[in-house]
Amino acid sequence: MKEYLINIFTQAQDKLTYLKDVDLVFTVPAQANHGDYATNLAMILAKKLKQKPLDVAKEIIANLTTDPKVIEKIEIAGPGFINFYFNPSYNTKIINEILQHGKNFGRAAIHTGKKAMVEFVSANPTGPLTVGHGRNAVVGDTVANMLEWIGYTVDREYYFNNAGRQMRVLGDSVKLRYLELLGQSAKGGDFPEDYYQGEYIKEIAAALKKEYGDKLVNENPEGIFKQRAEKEIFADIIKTMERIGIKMKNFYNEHTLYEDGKIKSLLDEFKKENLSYEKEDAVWLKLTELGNEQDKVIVKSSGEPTYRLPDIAYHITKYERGYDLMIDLFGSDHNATYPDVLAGLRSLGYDDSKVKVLIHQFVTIMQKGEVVKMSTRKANYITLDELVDEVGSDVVRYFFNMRSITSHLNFDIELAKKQSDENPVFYLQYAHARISSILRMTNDEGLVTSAENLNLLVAKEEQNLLKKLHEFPNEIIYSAENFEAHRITTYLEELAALFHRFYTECRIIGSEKKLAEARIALCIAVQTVIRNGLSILGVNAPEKM
RNA sequence: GCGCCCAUAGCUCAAUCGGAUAGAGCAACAGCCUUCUAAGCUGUAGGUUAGUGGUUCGAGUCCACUUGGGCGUACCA
Repeated sequence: MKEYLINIFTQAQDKLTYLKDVDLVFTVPAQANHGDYATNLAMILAKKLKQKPLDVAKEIIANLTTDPKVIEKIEIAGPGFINFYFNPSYNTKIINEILQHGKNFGRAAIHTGKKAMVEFVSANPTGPLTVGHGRNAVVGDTVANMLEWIGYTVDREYYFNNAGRQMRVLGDSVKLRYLELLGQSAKGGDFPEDYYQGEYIKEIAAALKKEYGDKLVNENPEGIFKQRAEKEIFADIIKTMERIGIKMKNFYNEHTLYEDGKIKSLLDEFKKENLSYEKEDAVWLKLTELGNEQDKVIVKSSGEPTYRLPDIAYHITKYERGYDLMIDLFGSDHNATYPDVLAGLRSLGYDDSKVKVLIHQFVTIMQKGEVVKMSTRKANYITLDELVDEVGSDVVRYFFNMRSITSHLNFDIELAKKQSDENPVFYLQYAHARISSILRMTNDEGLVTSAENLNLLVAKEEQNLLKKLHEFPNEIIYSAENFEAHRITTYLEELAALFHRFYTECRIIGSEKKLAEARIALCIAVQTVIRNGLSILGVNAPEKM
């Protein structure tokens, strides 16, 4: 429908050249009596042309060539909106299209041939993934799915650092627990407050004791203790991600940037290009010259680089690996770090518009009416695993996808458990399962699907469904280009609501055969779109509930 | 102090480059199952879009200020 409008307006550009100066935007009006699609072009152009909106609208309409089999009526309304009413039988053509493309209906080839990388989760292996990481994980994976749907070849990557201070403390923590188990707890006896407090540390220590007895008492904490902890924790993280359907293409260890000399050569390049200088034994990057607020240290006086240097080096590898689009997904606690990295890249001539940084707001966990401050080190957290145990993968994925990433979201654990039956995801899944059930029943009745008499679908409930189905491909493109998965959940909820209304009003079994078979085709089309939409979100579409 | 994000119905959230009467779900109230799944449908109620001012044909959306919250503001990541 939208394509048709864009088409006729593009044709009209030959006669009305001013139509070339504006974006051809058509929207679905909130009010049904404002037509199927509307545009405010006349009002936008009125200002530029210094004419009355109504006159501009009249002139536009006079120059449009429309097929009455497609568009029934065009009206000017309100202050200058142009409203389009489509022919009901034209609306049914979407069914043929959906049946033809099936599970690929809604895919767009607009970025075919381009490579994208989505870097997400990227939590250092110091403990299990928490509910907070869950938002990042789900959003990142869904963004990757959406990009695939508009043609990108997408790699999912997890960037981590197993060499920093956090990891040293991790090794220390495991060793101390190990010594405790052997009755050799450190002087004073208390487990230090700034060590990792979680139970998983004890479990790793216990496994080491079982395997090696007391042979490790003189081992360096950074040796087997740290290594074993990293291995176990990573295995755990991977398992958790698998439970919600996430599979990384690659895990990129920051350390490899040191091993293959990328850090050093980057440092040399900054120096050679006169982009860095030394002050107080540290190396500083001239960020003020690049338009940022202040210069920042890239190598500490201890000789150790800050995170900025490896981060820039890491992004350079992304360019070297040929990505056309690089998504970085961070929590809002990182909102101060990425401008430095982007500026660094820009200074070396990399096109930083290829890097898209998405910042999501934090998840506030409410438990028993109180805000829980999450901290991996203090072991004050609810793990993503626990959440999946409680409500299941579908609810978790849907919940994190249904909100705009800019919103701070409150997650009330008790409420989530209690209301899991009322979660909108079940509303969608129910619509899907209901259609499966209809198809089983109608099959038993000897009814088959038929796209031959679709023009019988003239009931209000049927037409509303058809118009909604038309919107799906555009919704996917819009959601993907703007990285907004919540648009898809909103769309699917509206589609499911229209289906449930159709179900209540329009019977299949018992209707005249031609009509019944056309309705079956409509059901299959709706089911296909729900299934495709849910698959982008990573949510299952059950046959039965 | 400064920077980024945010404030919409009792609760959780939508609202397509600024568009027509601000919408859903949950919670509340009143109805609908001898017929394809009632995890559903229909209806009622619920709003000064935090506040004040501005920009214009038109503002939840843009600008300024105020109030309240989140996250930053490291030679941590």
